[in-house]
Amino acid sequence: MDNKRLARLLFPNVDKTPEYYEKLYPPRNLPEGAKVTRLGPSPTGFIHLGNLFGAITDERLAHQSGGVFFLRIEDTDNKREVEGAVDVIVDTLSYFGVEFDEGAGKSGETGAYGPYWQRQRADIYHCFAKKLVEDGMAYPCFCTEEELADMRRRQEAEKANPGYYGKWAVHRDWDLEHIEAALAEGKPYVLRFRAPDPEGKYFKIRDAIRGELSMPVNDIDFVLLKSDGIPTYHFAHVVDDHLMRTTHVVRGEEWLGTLPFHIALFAALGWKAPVYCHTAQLMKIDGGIKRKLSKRKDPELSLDYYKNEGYLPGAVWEYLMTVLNSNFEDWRLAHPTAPIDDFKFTPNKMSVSGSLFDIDKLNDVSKNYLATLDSETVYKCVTDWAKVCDPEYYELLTRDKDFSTKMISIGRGGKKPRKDISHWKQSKEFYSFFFDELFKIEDDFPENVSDSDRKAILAKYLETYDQNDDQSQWFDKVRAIAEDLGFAPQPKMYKQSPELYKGHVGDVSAVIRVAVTGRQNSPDLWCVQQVLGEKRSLERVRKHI
RNA sequence: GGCCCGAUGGUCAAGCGGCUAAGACACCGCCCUUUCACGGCGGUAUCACGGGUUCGAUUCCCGUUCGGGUCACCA
Repeated sequence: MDNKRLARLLFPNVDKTPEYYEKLYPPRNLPEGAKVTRLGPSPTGFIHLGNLFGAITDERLAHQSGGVFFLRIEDTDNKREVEGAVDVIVDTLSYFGVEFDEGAGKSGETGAYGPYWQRQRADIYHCFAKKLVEDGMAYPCFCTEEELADMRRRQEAEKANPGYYGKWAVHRDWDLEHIEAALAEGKPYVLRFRAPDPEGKYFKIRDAIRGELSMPVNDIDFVLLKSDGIPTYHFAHVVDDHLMRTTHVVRGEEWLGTLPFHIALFAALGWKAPVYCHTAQLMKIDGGIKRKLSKRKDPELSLDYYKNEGYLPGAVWEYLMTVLNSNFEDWRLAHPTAPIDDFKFTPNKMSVSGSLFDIDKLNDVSKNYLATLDSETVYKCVTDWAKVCDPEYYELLTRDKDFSTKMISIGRGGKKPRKDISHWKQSKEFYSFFFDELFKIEDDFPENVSDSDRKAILAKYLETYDQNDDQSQWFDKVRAIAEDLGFAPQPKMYKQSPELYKGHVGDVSAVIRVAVTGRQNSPDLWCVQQVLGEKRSLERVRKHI
């Protein structure tokens, strides 16, 4: 068979050579060990936690090594495309602190290895497709969808492996006359890879995350170009990542199964394959069953969820790092305030099995993170959030900035900061009692304090209260009330001889606390009342007498 | 069903032939305390199962089971 002639027949418009492109996209001039990574989302307009998970891996690998991280839009499936999707991808990732050095962007693209939209790279793919045909490594296949479906049915009946391979590859050895005739008739066709006869059954490959893998050598004549001339993911991946000089390919483990395709293609084109990093999937427990996070069922998969709930990007990043690199947590413990850039991220510390997404852990990480922020920053962040996500809360917070800042500063700073808040939505619940519009009694008064004692406590409190008391004067009075009414002035005393008392000063404070804040849990009472003001504090107390 | 990957407490996990099997979250208890927190200390709880190999297996090999992924002109 005259492969050269077939190649000319199939690709009459290709006027460039592989050498031309090799020269156009020369190896990158980067320091030794610099990694080049990329994110290749399809423009569906949906970007999720899994994408961010991979993006952070790419970003760390590249930027930690002085390399390049670029964005390539994999728009080879036109059915999936959503308008404005690139903006969403760039904006969302940027919100979470992931920035690209090169590639597709909101206003065009930057970088010397473009175009970065795969649809615009048709000429390039065709050039290499032509080369594969010339080398006898690819051929046109005229099977219709029905024929393929029929083949699948027969394979099923024979219990043969599904796929277009071996004796099932009916167009594999068509001669030129047949092909020319079909072409002349205008029959649509796809270009298939001609899988070489496998020499061994298996090959070994090293994955940066998983170590050595053993895979069956590819024998499938998979599709390179679809009938519209657009490449499949497989072909585009190989051509692009070679020409864009990607050194490390980070992708989900769902690609493991087609890795033999890619390895075979790299070999057929005479190129060196990149280092692969197949990441584990983020899972979720649902009714006792561990499963992949799903777009439809799990709102927490969407990155908008974290934005809307008011999780800080930095906190989400910290959490993801704990899941991503098993030694991150220990490192963080040892370096509580070090910038995250100082942490050495390594693929071999990444988990191989799918981890459950753990919202408790996120909240914990987030609480610690928020506790390190100063009041001004918190005020700015929470109002920024509320402005778009909770206008009512925004109104309340900005009505009196001084008041809000004081409220926020309670228990903040110092050696032992409070850790009450994990995300802004929850901060509204936490701070609600500071605002009369939201204030309500949420917790019961302590049950070991009788109604009459409660009234007595509050009445005495009212009598002796002085807004000008400092914290210790204030508490001495509370203690005096406790003692008067038969409560131990110190918890320790009560513990030593509980039979002597009705309770201890903590119970007395709890009564006041519930009256003033509506809960048994609140920041320091004295501080709260300083912020709230005498009038409002005492009004709340008065209501319960 | 074929193929691939995986399996350590409720969750995330360290571990790479020899330990009373780290640590974190959650949970429980205690301590500290001027209340609420923060913090400190401690506790419950794990090597999926069966065979090998070995003086010795959580660690290596083989099965089983279970979980996940994938088998498109989608990525």
